[in-house]
Amino acid sequence: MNSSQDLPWDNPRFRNWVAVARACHAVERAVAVALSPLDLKPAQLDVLMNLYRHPGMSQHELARKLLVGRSNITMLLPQMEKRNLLRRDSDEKDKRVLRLTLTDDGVTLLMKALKVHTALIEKAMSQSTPAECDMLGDQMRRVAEALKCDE
Amino acid sequence: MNSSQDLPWDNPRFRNWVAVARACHAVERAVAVALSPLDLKPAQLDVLMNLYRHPGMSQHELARKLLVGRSNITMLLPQMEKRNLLRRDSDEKDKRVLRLTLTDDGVTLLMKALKVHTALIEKAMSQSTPAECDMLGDQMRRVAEALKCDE
DNA sequence: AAGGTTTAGTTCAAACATGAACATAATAGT
DNA sequence: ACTATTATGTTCATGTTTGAACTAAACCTT
Repeated sequence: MNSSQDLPWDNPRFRNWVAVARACHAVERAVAVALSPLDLKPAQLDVLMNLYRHPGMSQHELARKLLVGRSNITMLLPQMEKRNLLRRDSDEKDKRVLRLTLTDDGVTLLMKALKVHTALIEKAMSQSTPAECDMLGDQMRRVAEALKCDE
Repeated sequence: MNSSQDLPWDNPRFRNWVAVARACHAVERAVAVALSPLDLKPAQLDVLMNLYRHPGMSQHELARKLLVGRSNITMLLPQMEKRNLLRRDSDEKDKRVLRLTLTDDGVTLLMKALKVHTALIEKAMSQSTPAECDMLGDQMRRVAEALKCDE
């Protein structure tokens, strides 16, 4: 029943998902551009945001939060540590883990970056009413859930 | 008026956009996994899809459609040409441009890949009613539009 | 307590995307 | 016709992300 007739472009679900992917891409690009004056990459902003909310995280926990590999974190953090944005302190009880905390410089930069980032998201999402916006969020959370851990 | 109180996580628009980004990421990962048995990367599927719909495209046109740099296309196509998925024919009238067309093998692989890809999108989007799905698409098209070309 | 197993973090090579510099072909201006 | 400009595609150096192999620390298990 899946003949060559029902190609994806005729499928409403497919077409609408393409719109989601495009919008996502557009926002990511815009964020990268908006952040570049601060000499900050989107991935680095994600690190700052997560450490602000969860001080004392380990690198492994951070990697899982950001959905990236552990080695990615290893490559990312030393630059940020050299810029004095965060500290990596060895845990006393478990000498394998490094506890991560933002420095004051890190918090300051985060706040600047958040202003820029939030302004962009506001611009993007102000295209929808608050109710639409909430529905959107609910739908997307269902999507992520549907794809989470099932084969 | 933008004190340190109104942090993004308390902002509904921000929180809902995060859900969009997460869902997008989850789908991209799932697509990559689902495509790997066909030895096809998502970027390569995008190429096949675009060439199927627009045979005879130039590399430059393709790059613009895919929102990537021209050099990216240059690196991508030779492998696919060697796999006999597409042909690059020099344009008679303008010897600079290469006209791209899918081979039969390319179309065959595309159809297989589309089945897999579409099934995934169906699974993701079946979380919403058709009406919700259309609203979602409309919202996202507005977002992309809002970020398109304004400073 | 000695062995194997799991976990945290690092290192390294490979894949990939990007942008600048380049070569060649087409076009416009005069 | 001749030069300057623009456009297409390639090359190359750079930065990013990834996964596999590795080290060291902690945890079982008997």
